[in-house]
Order: sequence, then C-alpha cells, then structure tokens
Amino acid sequence: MTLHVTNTLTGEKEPFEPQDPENVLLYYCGLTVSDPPHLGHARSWVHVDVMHRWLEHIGYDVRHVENFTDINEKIVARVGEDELGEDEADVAETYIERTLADMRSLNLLRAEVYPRVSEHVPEIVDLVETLMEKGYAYESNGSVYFDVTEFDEYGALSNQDLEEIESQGDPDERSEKHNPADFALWKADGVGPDAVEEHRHEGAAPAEESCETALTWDSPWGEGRPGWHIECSAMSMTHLGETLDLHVGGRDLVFPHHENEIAQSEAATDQRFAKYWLHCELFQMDDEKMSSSLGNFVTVDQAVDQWGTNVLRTFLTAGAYNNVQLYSDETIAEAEERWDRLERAYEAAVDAVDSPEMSAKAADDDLREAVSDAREEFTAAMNDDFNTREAQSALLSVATAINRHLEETDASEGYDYRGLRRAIETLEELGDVLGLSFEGDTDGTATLAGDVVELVLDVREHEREAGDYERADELRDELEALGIEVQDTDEGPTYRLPSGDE
RNA sequence: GCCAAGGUGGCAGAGUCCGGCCGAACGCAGCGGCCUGCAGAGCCGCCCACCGCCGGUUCAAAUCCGGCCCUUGGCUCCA
Repeated sequence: MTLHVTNTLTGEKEPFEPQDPENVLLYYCGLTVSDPPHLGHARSWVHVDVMHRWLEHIGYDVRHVENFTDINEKIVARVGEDELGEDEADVAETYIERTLADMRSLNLLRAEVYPRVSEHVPEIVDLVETLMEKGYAYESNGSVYFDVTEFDEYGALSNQDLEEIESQGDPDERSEKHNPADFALWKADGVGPDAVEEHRHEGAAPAEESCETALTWDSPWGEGRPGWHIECSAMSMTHLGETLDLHVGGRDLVFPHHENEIAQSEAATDQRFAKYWLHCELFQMDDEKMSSSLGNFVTVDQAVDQWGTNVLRTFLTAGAYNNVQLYSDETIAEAEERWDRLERAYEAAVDAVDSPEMSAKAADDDLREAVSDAREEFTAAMNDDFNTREAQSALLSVATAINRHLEETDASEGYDYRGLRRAIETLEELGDVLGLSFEGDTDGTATLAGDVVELVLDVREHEREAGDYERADELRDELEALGIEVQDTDEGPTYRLPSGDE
C-alpha cells in the first residue's frame, strides 16, 4: 500500500504523488515569533517531523522549508518587555533562538531552511507588483490590497462562498478596500499605537515608543510593511518553486491565511500553489482550545523539563495529526505509561541479548512472527495518512512479544538471539520514525548516578539476606521517591533511572 | 447564521474513505491467577460498548443514504 494523505482542498484521502517521484517539496507554515512556543506548536512540529521522517523512510528526499514570521505588530508589542529586546528585530531574534532551542529539545529533524520574512521583502515586493500588473491587486493610500473578486476560486480551500465571506467582513473597517474580504498585501507606513496596544503585555514599552522600532521598507507605493499572508507565498516560491507538494499548517490557518496564500500565489503564477494541503488539529483543554491568545498554554520548555522528550513525543503522536487531541493530566500520564512500557521492553531485550542465557540456536517463531507483523502494521498505519496512533500500537505489540518471550523462555532452552535482535532493531528503527530514542543515559552524570544506585542496592541486598526487609523496603521506597525504579528479579535487583533525564 | 471536524467501553482512542475477518485494536484504570519475603515490572485470563438518535439500502452496516440532536474548531491574532 502506498502513502495516502487527506487533502483539505478536496476533503478526501488521496494517493500521495509528488511532482518529482523522488523528491518531496514540503512547506510548513511556521511561527510568528511573538510568544514562547507552546505545546500546541510542538504538536504540529512533531507531526510534521514524523511526516518528514516517514517520507524519508519510504525513500523520498524531502526538501522541508519552515518559515519564521519576524515582522508583526504582536512582536512590536513586546518591545521592552523583560529582556526580550529593544526593537522589533531584537525581540524576533530572541524568540527565534528560543524556538530553535525548543525544536532541538524535541528531537526534530532540521528543516532545509528557516527563512524569515525580513530577509524576503524584495521578493514580496516583486510578487505584489506582479499581482498589480495582472490586475489582481490595487493600491489605496500607499497600501496594496488583493481583490478577491478577481480570483474565481476564492474560498475553495475553506469551502466558503465569496458572498458569505463578504458578508462577514466589517464594511467600515477600511474604507480604502474595494470589498470587505480584500486583504492587504502591503501596508502603508509602520505600525500604529492602536494595533500595538491591542497585544501589549505588562512591562512592555509604551505603545508609542515600541512603534518607533517597527521595521519598514521602501516600496513602489512608499514606505511600508508586508501584509500577513504574502510572506508565505514569497518564501515558499523562493525556496521551493511555484508548486509545492505538501503544504502543512495548523487547522486554524485554513481561513483566511491559507485561502489567501492560494489566491495570491495562483493569481501570480497561474500554477497550482500546493498539491496537497494537510492541516494539523488543535489541542483541546477541558472545554476550550489551547492557544497563545487565550493564554492557557504550557510552554514547550516547561513540558520538556517536566516529561522528557520521549514521553512528550509519545503523547503528541498519541492521536493522528488531523484529529483534535485532549490535553489533560490523564492523557499525558497515559502516554508516559506507554513510553515506559516500550522502554522497559527494549531494555529487557538488550539485557537478554547480552546475557549468558542467550542461544544462537533457539528460535521462537511467535516472537519472530509478532515482530514482522508489527513492521507490517506500522507501515500500513503510517501509509494511511500518517496514523501515528496505530503506529504506536504496532510498536507496543513488539514490546509485548519481547516480554512474552522473556517470560516464557526458561534458562535451559535459552533466548532466541536472532529474534530478540530483530525486535530490538525494529523498535529502534520504527521508534526513530516517531522520533523516539531508546538510547539511554550514557553521559557521565548518568553513569555516576548508576554507580551510586548500585551501591545502594548492594547495601540493600545485604539487608535482605539478613532478613531485614523493613530496611530493604525503606531503601527501595527512598530510591523510588527519587524516580529510580527498583525491581527484584531472580537474577537480582535491577533499576531504571528516571527517563527524560538524557 | 455560514463552513469544517467529531459523537465508539470507567478514561483515552483506532476502525468509518474501500460494508462482512468488529460479539469492535493498542494503552490506562479495575478484577482474578502466575511469579515474589513484600512491592513493582512482566506474563496469562477476565470485566466494561446494542458504536449519538430515528428511518432507509443490503444476504450483511460502527462503516453506505436521508433526517434530527449535541460537542468542538474556523469566520478577529493564533499551530
């Protein structure tokens, strides 16, 4: 079965066929860097990352471009706040650095480029000029607007009638527009205090002051700034050409952002802008969504600190990218259990493979079959519109197969070396597609911690041998309080250091 | 109001496109057994679902068609 994806444009699941059978042009609508990234962003990033990884896994070269919108009044509104920066560019830079650090901590593959709006103003101006020449755009008081009535397919992505959209717009808002739904390609002048005031946080510079720091550029229409929407068209065309294969972004961007991207891009080039539009669903917390504007978010760095990368990625891929996901203590705890189960089985298999009970001749057909079935299930799941939930389920079945083999094999017959080795490789390889890493704590601190734990367990063994179970249990409880999991087995005690500690 | 997504066990969440293997996956919680000094982990087994409601098509429907109810998201900055 080949990869199928759900295309928002058609509303259907379609076979995935990139223009060039070997390369995929992927554009992800990145952040406006005006707030610290939160878990909702992480969810989309991780899903795009998994798409990227899977596409490579099945043999494509992926050209993945992800923008930073570093020109925005919300950024200006942050000027002077805390240590964020003294002007628009500074604040943007602060958040870009923070965002990249968060991405790294989530074990995301790097994009090919992270273009910024501020670097692409000439391309934006060119694009706007083209649109004007072709009659899709008009100038009004130094601003330039896209005339939605000129673009026949306007509303196709969000499946709305232009008439309906027009009736939503506020007719008085900008009298300089021809139609209420027209959108700005270029905005005259800088940023006004009113726009800043709307987004200003406590501690930020007064709106009048921060406005002074907003960047502006010369254009054929005078001094001004690019509108929202046009930057994505300009940047994706610059780095990936006129037609993308995959355009991914949050569900909340379908309208107006992506609708407008299509309009301005296709009007300018007469080419299809993107073949497949994929939209990541949003988090839901109790009865509202998680979002920057509602302020009800958990930042990525907090989450990584608290849960660790593997647990977090298990959580974020616990549902398909295009399904809303519930954020709650329970759903995160459940993801942690899943990850722990995987990791324990993995570690048990690695221990067994290196143990004297290993046999080169033993063969457990059930184990081997379960592993190969799991590989097939995983592949089918990922090919079916990146169904990460099903993919996790396949991974878990490898864990069960490992545990069962270790449980049911007694020392005299020996463990199935080849079978276990295959299971380990499968977990590593498929886990990697989800960005999960089984590589344990190998750094100095972890080794030292391990040595200390072993010392404590050694003491505890003496207590146990002496029959002082009370003291022994106390030690075990104390270790557990530190997050160290102790298990007594026939071969002596084993332990696991807290995960997310790598 | 318009557009979109969704309503499946105690929770969470697949399956719905391509009807039958679904008396419904995986996991969590719960119960019983094995193992264990105990606990945990693990293994085995069990419990809990007339798949929102009503009607239709079909030999056969969670899956297709029609109607209705409810939830969430978009329509304003937002992944």
